[in-house]
Amino acid sequence: MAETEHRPTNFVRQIIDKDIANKVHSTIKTRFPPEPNGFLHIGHAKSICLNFGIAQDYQGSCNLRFDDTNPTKEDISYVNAIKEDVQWLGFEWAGEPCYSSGYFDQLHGYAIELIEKGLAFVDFCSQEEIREMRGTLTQAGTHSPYRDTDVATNLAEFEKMTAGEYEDGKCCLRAKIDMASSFMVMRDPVIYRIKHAHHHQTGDKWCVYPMYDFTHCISDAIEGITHSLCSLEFQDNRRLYDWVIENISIDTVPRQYEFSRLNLEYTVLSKRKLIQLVEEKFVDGWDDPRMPTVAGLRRRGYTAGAIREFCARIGVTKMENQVEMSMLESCIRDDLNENGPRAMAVLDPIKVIIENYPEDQHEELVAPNHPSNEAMGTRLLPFSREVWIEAEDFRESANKKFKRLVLDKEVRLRNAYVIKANRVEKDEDGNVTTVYCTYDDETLGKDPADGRKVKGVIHWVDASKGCAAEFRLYDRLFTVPSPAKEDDFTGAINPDSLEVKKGYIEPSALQSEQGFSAWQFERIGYFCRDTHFDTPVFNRTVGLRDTWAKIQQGG
RNA sequence: UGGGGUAUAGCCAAGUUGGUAAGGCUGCGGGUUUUGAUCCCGCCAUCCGUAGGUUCGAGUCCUGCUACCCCAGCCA
Repeated sequence: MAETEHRPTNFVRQIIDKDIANKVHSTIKTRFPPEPNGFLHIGHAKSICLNFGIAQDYQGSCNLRFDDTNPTKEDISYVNAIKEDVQWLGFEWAGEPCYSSGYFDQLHGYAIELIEKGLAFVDFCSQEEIREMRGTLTQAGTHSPYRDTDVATNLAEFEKMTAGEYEDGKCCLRAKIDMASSFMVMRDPVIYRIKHAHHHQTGDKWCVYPMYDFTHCISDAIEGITHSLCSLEFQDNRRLYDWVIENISIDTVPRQYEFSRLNLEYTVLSKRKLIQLVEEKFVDGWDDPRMPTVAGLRRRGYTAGAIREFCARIGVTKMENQVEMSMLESCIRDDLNENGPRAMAVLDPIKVIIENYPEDQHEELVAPNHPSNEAMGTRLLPFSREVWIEAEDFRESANKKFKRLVLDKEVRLRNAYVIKANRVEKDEDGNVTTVYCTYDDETLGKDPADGRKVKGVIHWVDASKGCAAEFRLYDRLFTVPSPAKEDDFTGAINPDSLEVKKGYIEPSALQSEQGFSAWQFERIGYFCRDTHFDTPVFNRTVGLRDTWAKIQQGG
């Protein structure tokens, strides 16, 4: 893939370069560690491109690891969706997918090791008591009354916890670190809690589950991860990550580095909020084309290459950021402009009747699939006396800025003839329904012989052979650039994010033997077929750049 | 003075032994064009959060200040 050839460097790669130069590591190993509690979104794509991209470029490897330590929030359907999305994005994980839950036995053993070393204790304080004793950001916490329980008792109590003798919340295992630490995460963090819950991987084997901070670093070490990349909010957690690795008997020493997560304008990228959009039916599901999920973008018509390119363009830093939608849109336009065949579709049709074209005549015009790439071949365009054109491409009168069809003026039908509008027919509301025209049969594939200039070109669909189709146009999901900052982000949902159009499309776009799945409908935008429907439904991925719209707004 | 982080154009982002501000997106001009698309050409930071200091020379070093983000889940 061309877009992967010039990956920009970033601070993580520079760290790796140094580690290699200093012979700290000979091979690089990364991991992408989602919790299977929702679908992947474009922010995950950034992490995926970073982790798998590094593995590729350094001839290392990258694991896919499900960080599944909280069975009550997770589901097997999410692990399947995540696998599919990672593969679709074009990446291959090393070996079989890994699961944190696959290390539960070892994790349990390391917990016992900490207890034996006097570095962990079973705490019977309630959750509220623990919270109160944790102190505040400016005040040290206080010791739990169970902090000095002897090792043998702790061992026995942890065993009872594990055996299911206590109900949820009755007690927990805590690391014994420093209740006065300026890092809140170091104030005797809970590392095991009781959850009598069924786990999608381990079934009912366990009723105690390790916490993230205890699990992640050990999982990294077990897998031999050299560089464990996560987002900025885990910077404080790194102290606990290192503490655990230092205090258990394990040889490998993975290092954690943090980068800033992606924020995208006019959408939300937090699983909690995305789950809410799905569950409260603000959208059609995880793969709603308006969703910033990988599945949603895919259904919208975004290609994996375009998403990878986007991730390459935005870079990886530690700066808080909010990327403009135009950055994403530019990536998919670049891809589809180059790779998408052209076709014609009329979304808001009015009829053109070519009065001097024989009623029983039908032609098959040949049109290139791409204006500059002949290798993409040609397709046949049916043409006859009646065609559909876009309502906004006709005006009874207009100044010369309007380069489309105007009464008594000429315009070219794209890939076909020059026509001239003679008169119109309107409905009871005064809307033009039909434009009666004449055509110049000398203008197929060439300019008028007498040298007269025809400035405009409009698209069309043959009325007799064109196919009825539905077109779905999407707008941003939210009305404000930072919906996550609203008190209630659902209040900022754009009520007009979906516009459905019923129109017509040239037959070639419905012929599966053409082998295309995404097109540029000329002058309208890039579209893909929505395979959720048997009838022809096309999603507009993104519109074309529209300077005409800007001219109109400005004037 | 709780601690951890970050500050380079509207947005993203290079800049790493101090040597005189890459690139992309957006925007704005102009050219080509049977897509008001694409493509092509040109323009867009005397200045790097701010105030000082060191230096022949600082975005890069030092000091003070300011702004913003993260941390008080038995979530990840």
